[in-house]
Amino acid sequence: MPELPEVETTVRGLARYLEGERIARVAVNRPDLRRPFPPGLVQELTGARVTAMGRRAKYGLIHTDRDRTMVFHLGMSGRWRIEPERIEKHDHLVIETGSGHVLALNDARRFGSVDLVDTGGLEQWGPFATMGPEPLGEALTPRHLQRTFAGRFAPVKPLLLDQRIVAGLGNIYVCEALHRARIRPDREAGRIAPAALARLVPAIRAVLAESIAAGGSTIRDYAQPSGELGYFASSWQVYGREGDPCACGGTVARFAQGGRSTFWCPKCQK
DNA sequence: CCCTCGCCCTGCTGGC
DNA sequence: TGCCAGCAGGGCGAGG
Repeated sequence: MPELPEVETTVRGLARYLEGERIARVAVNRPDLRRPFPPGLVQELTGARVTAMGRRAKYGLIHTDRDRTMVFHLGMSGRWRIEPERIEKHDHLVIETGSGHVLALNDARRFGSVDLVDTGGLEQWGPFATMGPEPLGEALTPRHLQRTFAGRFAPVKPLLLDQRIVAGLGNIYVCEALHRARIRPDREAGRIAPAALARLVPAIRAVLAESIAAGGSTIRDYAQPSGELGYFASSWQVYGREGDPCACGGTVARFAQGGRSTFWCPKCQK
């Protein structure tokens, strides 16, 4: 499922087809994902030129020369299809560029979203207004985690999924980062030692950066006619590996936290 | 404010 | 082979 590295990889891949390009045509096949598409989406995008691409947390940003930014979220099953051979069932939005490239936003489970936001007011836009620091940015420090975790009794894992604390972490990479930092996912956040938080920040950065690097190589394979953008295989240490051996000699376990699966190793995560 | 829980959606998997 | 329950989960709102 698309998490931050997949969104980053998708944005970089799309940039090659969109940056500097005029949007010649926009087709909407089904006008709602999680929410209805914004009114006037087709009209506002058609004829606009893409000035730059970006990402905030798990949202992709397509900036245009009309001071409007198309903001997309891939939800659980969203992906951009590059030069699809034919339009398929879940290709909800299709963009054709001035030089004839076709890009289709496909989302079977429709947990994704598409919005149009004034570029100047992006940081104040609803979902962005209360977001915490980017996990790959300089604002995410052990000190930031120490301050936001102070006095909190909730387990650390669901807190790391809270976008107000760190923006862009999902279930997979939280499991992986906690494993790498050797922290129990059910540890009370306010009681984690500073030394462990000092391990957690670089662990978060490393799992994300490694996945982006892996996706970067996959994109070259995918960015071909009928190719797909947004997924790549990763070698996770704990996620989806219940019962598998951990490198420490333990066995990967699984339990539910806040209604979703947490994978971890009881032997090396303390 | 803090924390937990349930809902949204649909394709896929596993059990019978 | 066919059917169906269960699972995946980010974001958001409700409720304690």
